[in-house]
Amino acid sequence: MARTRDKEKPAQIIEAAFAVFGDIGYEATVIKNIAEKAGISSGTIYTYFNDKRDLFRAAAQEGWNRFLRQIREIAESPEPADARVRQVIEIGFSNLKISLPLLRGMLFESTQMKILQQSLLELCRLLDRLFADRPESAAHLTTDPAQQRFLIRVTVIGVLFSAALAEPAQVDREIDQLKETIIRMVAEG
Amino acid sequence: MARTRDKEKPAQIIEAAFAVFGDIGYEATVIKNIAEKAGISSGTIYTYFNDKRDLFRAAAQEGWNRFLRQIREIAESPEPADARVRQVIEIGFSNLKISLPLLRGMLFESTQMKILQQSLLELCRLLDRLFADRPESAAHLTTDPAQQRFLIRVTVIGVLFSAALAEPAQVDREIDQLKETIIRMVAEG
Amino acid sequence: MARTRDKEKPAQIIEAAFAVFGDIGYEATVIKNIAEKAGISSGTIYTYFNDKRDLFRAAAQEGWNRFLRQIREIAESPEPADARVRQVIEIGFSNLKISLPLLRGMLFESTQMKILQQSLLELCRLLDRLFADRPESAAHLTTDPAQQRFLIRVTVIGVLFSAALAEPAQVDREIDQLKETIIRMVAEG
Amino acid sequence: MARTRDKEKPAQIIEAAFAVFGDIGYEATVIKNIAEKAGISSGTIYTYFNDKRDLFRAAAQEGWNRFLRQIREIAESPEPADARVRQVIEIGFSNLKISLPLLRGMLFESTQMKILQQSLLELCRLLDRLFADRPESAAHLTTDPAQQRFLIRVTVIGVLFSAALAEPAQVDREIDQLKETIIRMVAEG
DNA sequence: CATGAATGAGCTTTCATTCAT
DNA sequence: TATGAATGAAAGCTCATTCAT
Repeated sequence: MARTRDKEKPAQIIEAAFAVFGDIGYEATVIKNIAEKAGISSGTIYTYFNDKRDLFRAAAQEGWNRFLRQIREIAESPEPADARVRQVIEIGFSNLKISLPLLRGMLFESTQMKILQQSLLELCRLLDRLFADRPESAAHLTTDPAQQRFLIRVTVIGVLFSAALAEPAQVDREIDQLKETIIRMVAEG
Repeated sequence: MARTRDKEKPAQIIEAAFAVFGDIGYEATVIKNIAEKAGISSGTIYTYFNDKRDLFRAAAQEGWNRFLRQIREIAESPEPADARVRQVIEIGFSNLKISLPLLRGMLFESTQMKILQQSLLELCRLLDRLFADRPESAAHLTTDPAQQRFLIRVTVIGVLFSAALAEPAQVDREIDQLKETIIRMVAEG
Repeated sequence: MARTRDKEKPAQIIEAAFAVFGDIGYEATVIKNIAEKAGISSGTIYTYFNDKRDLFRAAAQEGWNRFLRQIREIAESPEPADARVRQVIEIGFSNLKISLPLLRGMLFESTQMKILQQSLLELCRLLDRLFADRPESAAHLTTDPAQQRFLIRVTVIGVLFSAALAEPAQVDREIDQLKETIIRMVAEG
Repeated sequence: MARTRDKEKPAQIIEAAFAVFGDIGYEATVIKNIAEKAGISSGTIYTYFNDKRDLFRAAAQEGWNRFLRQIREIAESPEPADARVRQVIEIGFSNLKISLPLLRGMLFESTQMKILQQSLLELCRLLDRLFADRPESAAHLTTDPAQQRFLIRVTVIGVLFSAALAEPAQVDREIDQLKETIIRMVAEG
């Protein structure tokens, strides 16, 4: 018998890949980095994965699957809806901490994140001030200014990235819908 | 047409860079592409910018600045807050269409976007069903199911990317705040 | 079928090697291909052969030996020379069909064969026309123009490859001899 | 102006490529070898050629073209056929010395040449002896035994490589024709 | 002995950057 | 200053070979 094919080796590699891709992003990641992190030689990676992209896909898939599996379990449990919602939120957020690298380095050009962070910061500040000026009537979702700032931030980011993620062909429609939704939200507070 | 003045060359380059980076992303962009688009030779770029990253920074900055300048103008105008909010939304979204490449190709590893889109789609579907189960009491922000789906999507994306963009040192606090905010939102509908 | 005895394993491997090297050439052949064709694992090949080149040598040797053994048997039989010549031709050509891969994939960079074929074709066409112009006196080895073209082709190829195969140190002498021979042949028809 | 694009650089590279490919064969040749031989960096090669194969093609083409151009000039000159034949032989062989690398390393797996040489040597020796046995009647093309050996060698090589170079689909027909031709040659002396 | 997973040197090719013109 | 040819480091991937099982 040859060195037995280790059932855990792919998982080992995916784990290393997850970490490295997460740290520095897809393009900046060098296969050798992953191999070193996994404690193997770079050639071995190609025993289990076809190429760099395949490995990335596997790592990303794995991360999401872990995340979604848990959500799905709860979402489909027989408990009352409200309880399920609470639990999904609970589980979702605690998993988010684990799965975050998935979004961090994996999807951004890590190099560029700083620029984005600062620009968003400035946009949010502008909007914060704008909404702070509004009379009491509006934005009664919350009266805590910190909470309000937070809401603004999540909404801004949600809108921008929803648009960015839209299919090119449907960007315009997506943006129009986003706008409509925001207008309604603002109108209703 | 007269040849544009030398003074305008950096702007010319930034414009080309903005377009190309936006189309195909940072890593996939080749300096020569930008030079060609700008109608100059690639060497010339290095007269005005230190390196590729510097050029990217300049292009991204320029895009955001254009965007923010407009928002700021309105936000700081002497009109009543409500009117300013309306105008900011109006201007913001119409500018978004122009500035979108900024987020699209510039910040994503475009290769990986498909994976993200599908994973988000599945997560949103799970949540849609979950909230659809909830009794009438809740989610009264909207009664239109399409609108609700949209709200869920924007919120999910907002939460995930807010977390992803947080400073590593503050990720945990950020996530906790996000969770709290979401719990409150859900509780209040 | 019973598993072939271990004693036959080298032969088994050589047979597979002969086929694969013959099909796709030395460089393009991957040890694993041969192992698969032989129904063994690639590691096993190294039990019987030192390395890829050694295996190639063995396979080529084997092919030639088969070929030469037959020729030798006849050549050294006690029959009259003319009969032996006839038989050698007979056997030689029928074996050629079997042993051809030896020359085909084994010795050419298969990639490049097309270039050689076309170049030879053009050279032969030039010579065909040239000799077709010659008065009746010459080339009386044959009067059939197809035959003549054939002769030219074999001679051209024979000359070129004889030169190509000569020891570097003796290339010049070889070429001079070839030239002399050809001149005599042409002169005598 | 930039470093001007040197008109002779492609020729320089081709020359180096011709030599290196010729020495050690296509697969064994490493781009860096060629670059070093040409006194440039390996990247520069890709300014003038698309890839390794393209460079090879260019080098082979160039060699043959030089060769064929000269042959063609003479073959198509208005002189009497006999004179043209003489000149073609003259020119052809003297060019052969220059163009030989074309066939040497370019078309053989240089590694394997030794094996072929020795095998051919043995085959020819067998045939030499066989024909030496023949009564006076035959082989009157020449009475010089050295000449005869030479003729045998050229013919053997011509036959083998003609077969090896035949299109796979027509190998059998080719071999049959070769056999027929040889039989006739031997019969007629 | 056989196995085939593991190794890692080595290859082609790309492209940011430099610098002779 | 502008040019673009030249550079050469660096990366993904292959595969002959080794060696733990």
